[in-house]
Amino acid sequence: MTERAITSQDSQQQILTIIKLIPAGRVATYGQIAKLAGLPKNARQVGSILKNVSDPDVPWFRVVNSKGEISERGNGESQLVQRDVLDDEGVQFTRTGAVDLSRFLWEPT
DNA sequence: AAGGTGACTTTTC
DNA sequence: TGAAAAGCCACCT
Repeated sequence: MTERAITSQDSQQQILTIIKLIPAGRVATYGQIAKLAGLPKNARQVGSILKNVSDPDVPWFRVVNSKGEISERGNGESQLVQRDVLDDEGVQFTRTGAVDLSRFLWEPT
């Protein structure tokens, strides 16, 4: 059988696949996803990919930073959407506008 | 090709 | 407890 080098595109695909596994009503952190994808040091890359992604099956709104906050981005519009959708799914926000990770962090099975 | 950037995380103080 | 600095590394110029 033929071998093939692991390309960065594979990694990106891998990351997107992981994100698709996050169940509704739960969130995951960038670092967690990076680790699950086998790229423990690439949390930033996860965000970088989410910035571009076009695939509608990827629930990018279920991804938050290590503090449970919705990460900053130039255009605050999608942040509002993210917060709204998560709220609809039952993910509650604290007074400071963060998700309570001890209750809503996704625990892969 | 080399250096700046960032939807991050962890450590330090 | 919380802000600031350091660490990281694929992408983009």
